[in-house]
Amino acid sequence: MASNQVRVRFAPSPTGFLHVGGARTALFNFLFAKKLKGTFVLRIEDTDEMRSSDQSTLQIFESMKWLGLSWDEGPDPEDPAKSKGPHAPYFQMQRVDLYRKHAEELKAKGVLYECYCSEEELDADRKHAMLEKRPPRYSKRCRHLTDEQKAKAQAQGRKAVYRFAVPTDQEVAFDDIVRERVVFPADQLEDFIVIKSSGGPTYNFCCVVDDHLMEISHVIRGDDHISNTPKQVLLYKAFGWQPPKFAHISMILGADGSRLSKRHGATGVMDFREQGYLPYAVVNYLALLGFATTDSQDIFDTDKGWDMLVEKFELERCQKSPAVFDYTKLTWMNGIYIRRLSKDQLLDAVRPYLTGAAAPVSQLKEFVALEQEKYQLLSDAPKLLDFFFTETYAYRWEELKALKIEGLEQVYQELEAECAKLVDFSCAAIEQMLKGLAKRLGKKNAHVFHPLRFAVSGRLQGPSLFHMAEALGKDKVISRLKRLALERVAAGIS
RNA sequence: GGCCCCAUCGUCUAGCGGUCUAGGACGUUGCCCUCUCAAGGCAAAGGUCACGGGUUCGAAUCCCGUUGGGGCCA
Repeated sequence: MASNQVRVRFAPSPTGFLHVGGARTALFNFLFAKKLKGTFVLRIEDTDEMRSSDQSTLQIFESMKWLGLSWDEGPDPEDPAKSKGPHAPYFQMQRVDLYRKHAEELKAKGVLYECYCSEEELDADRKHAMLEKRPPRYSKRCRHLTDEQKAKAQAQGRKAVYRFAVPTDQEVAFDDIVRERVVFPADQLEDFIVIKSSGGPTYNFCCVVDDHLMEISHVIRGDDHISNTPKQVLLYKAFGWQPPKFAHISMILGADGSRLSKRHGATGVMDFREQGYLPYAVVNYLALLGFATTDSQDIFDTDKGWDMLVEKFELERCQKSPAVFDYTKLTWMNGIYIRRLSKDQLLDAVRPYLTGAAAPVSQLKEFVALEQEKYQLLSDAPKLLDFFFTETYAYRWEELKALKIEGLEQVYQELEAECAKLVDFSCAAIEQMLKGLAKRLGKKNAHVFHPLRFAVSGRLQGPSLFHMAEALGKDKVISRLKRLALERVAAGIS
């Protein structure tokens, strides 16, 4: 295959739900791949057997699907046991033989050595180092064990870990697309473990083997991995492999400046769906955390799908500093995209939140559309539209009282009579009728409009009155006026 | 504790040595539109570009230090 082919991967651990930080990392990988006509690989890093779960894996699939982040290679979401792509399997637990084989290869090269130190010994070393205010790094005690010493340790029933012998005479450096050159003095790196005493490989090792075998060209990940990178670079060198290009993107913080966590609000991708966000609004917002165009464009329209976002996205323009997640701005953006929906799209989007609403689809569509410019969240629909679906909505009397309209009694009688007379109960005709009535009664339009609005919805804020009345239909408007007349007397308002 | 990274309005950011009396967006406030609430339009407030030194004729922009924040290792 062509070596200049762009191949990126998103490699989550299935130890919990996909959160916004992970989602953004996935998004940036996806955008980069799309832009350069590359391949987006999904790999599941499930080597932490204690904390990994199938449920989390499925959650990750669902979250990515919801956001629209489809992968070209990786597990088959329909049947995770199967994989699509030439580098299967894409679950690390199914690749352990590969890691073992490569570890042996490195050991044969003399880069790895067996370490028999016990937990107690290491703990003691660590405490000692702390007391002397030295960084707690491994002493390299086992670096030059004789066969005899090894045999002795084994006879005591000790299990070896494989450590990487870090060359101390050179610094480790790598070029990062976001951060440019990053340098670590080698003496800062300890002889890290490659194979644990259980025989299991460690994170850094799996990562390097997989990224190489899967021919990953660019590793785009959160900058919490930045200090893993020199270790990985060392491994690439030891294997004689060409390292990929790295891009470490900044983290996402909560409003208080600390790492974003549940106490800051929703953080799981699926939480956003539940709360009434549109997936593309989340995508657009996430893209802007740590990335901006030269003109600070904020809305990347969807006239041609994600094309505009894909075209404008540039890894080189990503921010080095962390970004605070701002729910208010996300919510504003959600409103923008809700307003851009067609009536049909809006109905589909809002429906899951309108579980109790009984109305014919065509009518439902009209009701939902009447408040289109008002939803910030799709989940706002029920409280905005409740009066459409019930004849027993509550009246907010204090709102009506506050208007201090003279002669309400008469206004209501006239309203009922006029509505009953109106043959063509259309928006335009209703408007004409109401304006005529106001004129005839010598009242401000508002003093006729508001009472009707109040009668049909129980409150004074809502959709355009004429449209609302038309959508409700003549019968309901009249019956609601009748109900109001009865209750108004009981409430003592005239 | 060691190392690494970062630092422009409350927040997301533009800026990559002179065009910056620092631009846009969210949020806030006011006005307009208007049957209400929104939406939309317009306008305003909000930044001594973290601080202190340099370099330079000239620095938000380059260098050093300090402070603050974040990350990783344990």
